[in-house]
Amino acid sequence: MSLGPTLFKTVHKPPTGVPKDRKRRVLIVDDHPIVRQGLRRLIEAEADLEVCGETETAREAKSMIRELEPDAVIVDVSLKQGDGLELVKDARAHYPSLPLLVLSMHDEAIYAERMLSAGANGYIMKQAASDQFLIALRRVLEGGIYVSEAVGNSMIEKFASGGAYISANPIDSLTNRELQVLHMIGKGLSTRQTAEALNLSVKTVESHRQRIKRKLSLRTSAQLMQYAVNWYAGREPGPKA
Amino acid sequence: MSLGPTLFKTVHKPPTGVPKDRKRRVLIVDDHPIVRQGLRRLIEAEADLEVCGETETAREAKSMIRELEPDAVIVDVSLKQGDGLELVKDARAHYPSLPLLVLSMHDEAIYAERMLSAGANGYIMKQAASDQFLIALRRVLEGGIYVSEAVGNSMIEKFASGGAYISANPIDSLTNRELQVLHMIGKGLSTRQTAEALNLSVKTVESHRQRIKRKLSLRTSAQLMQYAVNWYAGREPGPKA
DNA sequence: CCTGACATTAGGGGATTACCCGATGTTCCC
DNA sequence: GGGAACATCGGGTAATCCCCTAATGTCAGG
Repeated sequence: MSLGPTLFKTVHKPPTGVPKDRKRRVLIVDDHPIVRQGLRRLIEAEADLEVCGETETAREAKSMIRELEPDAVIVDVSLKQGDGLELVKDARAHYPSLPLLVLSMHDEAIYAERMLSAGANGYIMKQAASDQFLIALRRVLEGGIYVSEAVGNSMIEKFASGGAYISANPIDSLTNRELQVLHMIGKGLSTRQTAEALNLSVKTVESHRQRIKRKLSLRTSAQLMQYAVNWYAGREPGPKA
Repeated sequence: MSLGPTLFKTVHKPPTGVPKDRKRRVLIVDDHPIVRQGLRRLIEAEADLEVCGETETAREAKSMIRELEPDAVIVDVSLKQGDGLELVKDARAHYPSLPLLVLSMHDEAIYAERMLSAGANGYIMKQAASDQFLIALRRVLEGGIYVSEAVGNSMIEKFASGGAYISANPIDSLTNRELQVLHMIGKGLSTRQTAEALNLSVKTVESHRQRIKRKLSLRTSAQLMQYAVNWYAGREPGPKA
């Protein structure tokens, strides 16, 4: 994953032909009703912003983007089926200049780079303060990119080291799909349930799990689950038994 | 502690000496600002409810309960430091009749029982619909108990079949051997490795695992491993990221 | 001492998964 | 356009899961 070029490629121009006095219309995609309410409250308290729609699923989001033509879309990383990454890629493919702000519930800085590479314009955590969220939203609406200071510094560091950088944690060597599977394992889903959640064959999920194990130097399936659960819980993957 | 008595013991009377036309005051404890905004919006849209305060930490929550004397407290299970479970226990110990509604971002019914045993009056997931959340909040305000239908059915099933004995900590219902096996699972050992470590037949270990799953209301092997790893990591003061 | 409840051990058998291959199509980069 | 990486799936065998049943051992209470 070459981060640098992608970073600059995703600097989009703001939407043209829009009266400046019109409210910017935002679409919310999140499977937590309470979070949607919170976003709606934050956005509608601003004079220049409004919510034009909200949905729980990536599938519905795609049609809503087409029909509502929002000025920006807020996407949760972990949707129920077919996660946010897929939605970001799809939306970016169809609407090259549509501002996309990604929401993450955990502080997984790992996702930030992948989301930006997939076409997102911003990445912010739900732990972030409310004003930071509005700053991020306005930044992407203006065609800019928003990341937290920590994530930004990490990227600059990598960029400076010329890509020849060796990651501290082996999770960075996982591909997007493998990371998704690891996430599912951490959530306690079986191989079959993971396949159903991602609309994949059981065989495919097995292949991903196999490759994850090799990349992380894990021998058994039990070790993989231990690693995934600890990682998902925000712990450092514990001592290998 | 049997479930039955606990169930009825935690049916509190509504606070006395409160005018019925006064708004019920709710304290929000959650480390996600956006979620707090969402809860605030939901609550303040109701004529009979209001938010009297909000905080991110369990520590601050304790002092705010003392000073603000809220009619109910909404607690997130996964707070940064000193998680929600501790807060629930502490609040219940100091205020036996204070309604406590626990919010969870995960759909793991496992934690519901633990939270209720610790003194919570309700348990609801962030994936739940907004109206369900208000139903839950009003239920606990009235002195009742709220759980989702799935969790409730699981408890009723246990209550009906399992001799009506459920410990406050479901792990207490495990026998010594079962506890040993759970320990091995948490360490990342496979069934075969567990059998070798304990000088048992694989079939025996399978039986123990099956029995553990039933006692802890776990459906799949993946859930068992998730539970075991989390439990094992909680034993030792593991390295928290 | 005996009966009943529980713990521990283990097996049978079908369903499922793990784990080793390989094959195909896509995408991205030089 | 060639190559490497990624993603997707299948085949086949060994292992495991998951539902039963059931034989011992232990221990409390009548």
